[in-house]
Amino acid sequence: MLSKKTKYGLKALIFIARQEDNGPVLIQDISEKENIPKKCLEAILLDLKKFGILGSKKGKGGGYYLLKNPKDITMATLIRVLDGPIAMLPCVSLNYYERCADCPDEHFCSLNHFLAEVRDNTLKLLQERTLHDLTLL
Amino acid sequence: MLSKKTKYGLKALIFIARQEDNGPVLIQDISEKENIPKKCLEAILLDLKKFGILGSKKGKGGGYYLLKNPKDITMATLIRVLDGPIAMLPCVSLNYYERCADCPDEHFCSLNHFLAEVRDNTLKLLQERTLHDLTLL
DNA sequence: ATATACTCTATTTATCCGATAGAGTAATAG
DNA sequence: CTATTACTCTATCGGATAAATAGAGTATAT
Repeated sequence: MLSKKTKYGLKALIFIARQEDNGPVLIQDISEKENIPKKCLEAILLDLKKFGILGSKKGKGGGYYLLKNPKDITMATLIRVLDGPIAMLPCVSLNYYERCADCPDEHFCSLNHFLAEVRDNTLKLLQERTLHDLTLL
Repeated sequence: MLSKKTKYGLKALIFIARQEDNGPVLIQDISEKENIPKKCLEAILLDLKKFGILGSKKGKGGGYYLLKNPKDITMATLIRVLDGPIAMLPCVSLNYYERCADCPDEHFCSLNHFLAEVRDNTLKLLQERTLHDLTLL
């Protein structure tokens, strides 16, 4: 399951993507329209800025805005940044790999093979869909 | 990500399914061969018994055994029993549905629609694969 | 200058996870 | 019938993580 922060983050990004034309978007606005605790949102947007998804402008007329075209931001990227691994176990994660302490050799672990299959299956879909697609749904 | 208990549970089930012919399987055996803390395993197998996946026999010659044919146990069922929802958010879960407090109407939530698509995609694969398939991999 | 709006650190509270302890109960062999 | 084997159950504990909040600080436009 995704954390609430991930959910909030995704909803915020969709909101920002939809407003793009009107310049930077205020935390305040997102918080009110999407019912997300403001302080929580601050932390999330700050993270997204660190990862190069969002930029921000201070002072009057400031706010957050996307650094890339929504069509170039895949859902796989966003979920990884906000939530972490897409794989179901660390031993099948491409970006956050970690071996199992209890497994003598994962090449002979049928669970590992199966979960790698699940990961590929999920990843395929998440890489096809972009933030832009989500603004349309 | 799946919890360790889920991982342990799945490994134990695969182990039991492979031993099926030799009668009930000892907790002790599974614990040693799969490097799973014994006490932890007890709790997990007990859960699996409550959910009707496993049966048990006490005393000498006892142990745990499958109540159904491994070909009739889908991975979707096992992951639900051990780990809970397969969906990425409660508002798109078929078996553990819960609405989002912050969402006025999920019919108009693009995140909801997208995650339902992801769920269907994952579920398709998890329902095709059975415990029997895992014993072969 | 000053109001606006993002930035940062710290803290609180709650919940879950992984593991363990230890006493109890049931079944079988001989 | 009794000793042994093996599952059952309740309770608990430390540690980690999640969610939300507080409050002071800093940069910028006009």
